[in-house]
Amino acid sequence: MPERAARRAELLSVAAGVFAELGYSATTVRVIAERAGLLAGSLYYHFDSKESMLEEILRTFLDALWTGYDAILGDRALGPRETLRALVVESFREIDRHGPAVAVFQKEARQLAAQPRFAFLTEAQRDFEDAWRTTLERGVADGAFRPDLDVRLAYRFLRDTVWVAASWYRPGGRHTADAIAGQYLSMVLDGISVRSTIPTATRSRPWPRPT
Amino acid sequence: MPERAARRAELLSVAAGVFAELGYSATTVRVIAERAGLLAGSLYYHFDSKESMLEEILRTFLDALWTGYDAILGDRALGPRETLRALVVESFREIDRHGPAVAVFQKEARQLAAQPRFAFLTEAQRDFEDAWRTTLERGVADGAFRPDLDVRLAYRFLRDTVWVAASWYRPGGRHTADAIAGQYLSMVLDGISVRSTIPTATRSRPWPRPT
DNA sequence: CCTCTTCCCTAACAAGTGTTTGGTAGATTA
DNA sequence: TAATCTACCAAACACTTGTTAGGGAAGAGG
Repeated sequence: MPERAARRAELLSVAAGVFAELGYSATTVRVIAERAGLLAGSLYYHFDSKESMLEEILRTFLDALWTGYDAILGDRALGPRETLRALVVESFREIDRHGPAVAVFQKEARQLAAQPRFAFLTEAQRDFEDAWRTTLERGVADGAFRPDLDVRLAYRFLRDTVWVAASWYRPGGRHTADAIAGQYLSMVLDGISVRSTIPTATRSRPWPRPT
Repeated sequence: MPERAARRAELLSVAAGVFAELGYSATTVRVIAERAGLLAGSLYYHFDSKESMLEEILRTFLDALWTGYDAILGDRALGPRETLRALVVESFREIDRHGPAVAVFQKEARQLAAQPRFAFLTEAQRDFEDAWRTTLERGVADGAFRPDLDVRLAYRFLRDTVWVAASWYRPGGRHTADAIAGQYLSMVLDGISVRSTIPTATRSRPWPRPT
């Protein structure tokens, strides 16, 4: 990575942190600058505007995310249950790597999407919904998921449960991202109730690690 | 309700809507005023500051919420499963009634809590965690919930899944708040997977309606 | 040693922010 | 009718905001 781009990335990382902590609109370029060790005006040597920092943060995150998602969704060998599992795991790994970016995305995406500049967020959310709902519907069709499942609702349920974690998850905590993903999946798939008789294989089999 | 207070409530309702839509800090008093049909300065006849509007909105919501919660938590006749059920239902009803306020709470509470003025948010979240975790622990202890449940994680899971709904739920949609609560409970309690053999009574019995 | 580039600082600007002050039309009360 | 009060408007204030323009220190390359 050229020196130039490395500095950009460093500043974007700081900015993402502040955006996540204070919210985009409450964040001042002077705060970003201070936390990065330079003055407000100097940021404009690297970036066009505060908004363009936000855009680059979100684009970078979505690119990385979809790289992972596409690999999963393109794998025809995976059944709906394994696909869902892999999607959740991948999402938590993304939270682990791009925590602040995910938090910003989760906080601001909805209202930013109205702006033409951030139309790519709308597309992303559409693709998102497609991926999850298709997986859920496949699962209902082939008997992996409950036939009485309200797919629209289940989609929102899954989407929210996964992404909100970005607001409290901190890397280096007592659980790894994969461990949290496992717990989440366990709750989502099998519920928190105690069940009468369920083959253990369906609820606690470790999922395959993507390479 | 005296004329004076009615006008206050009306203005607060408008303000809550804008706060929920644009976020607190991105909201301008001029926008609130315009949407309420008066000029920015006139708001200060009714309120001390923009911040005090926010405070009143959040306090009103939390008061209403805890009125409902206390009734549930004080009911010694309810087992953990029924308590959890009632809490979720009550929460969705609160979303139904105070949608914008809930959305604001969910969006801004975390960073507002740092401010001394909003210390009551920290207390509320503590009481919150107490209520949910106690219920979960009771359930694990008496065998209603899975013994391997990570209560800390399950608490966050429940809290988030319930409140995020405020960001997309709109009253008058295709599902009532109670219906959505039911679906959520079904997913949370029993999961989205098909189960082998489960007595139907444990998963689709209608819950008691609070009077 | 000179020149050029990189990266930052200093200082300022224009627009937008929450808030205050003084006034006023219209209803209410004496 | 005169006095008072209510709920608002008009206009401004002080301050913060994102952003820009010009300059300068430090190093690289010749």
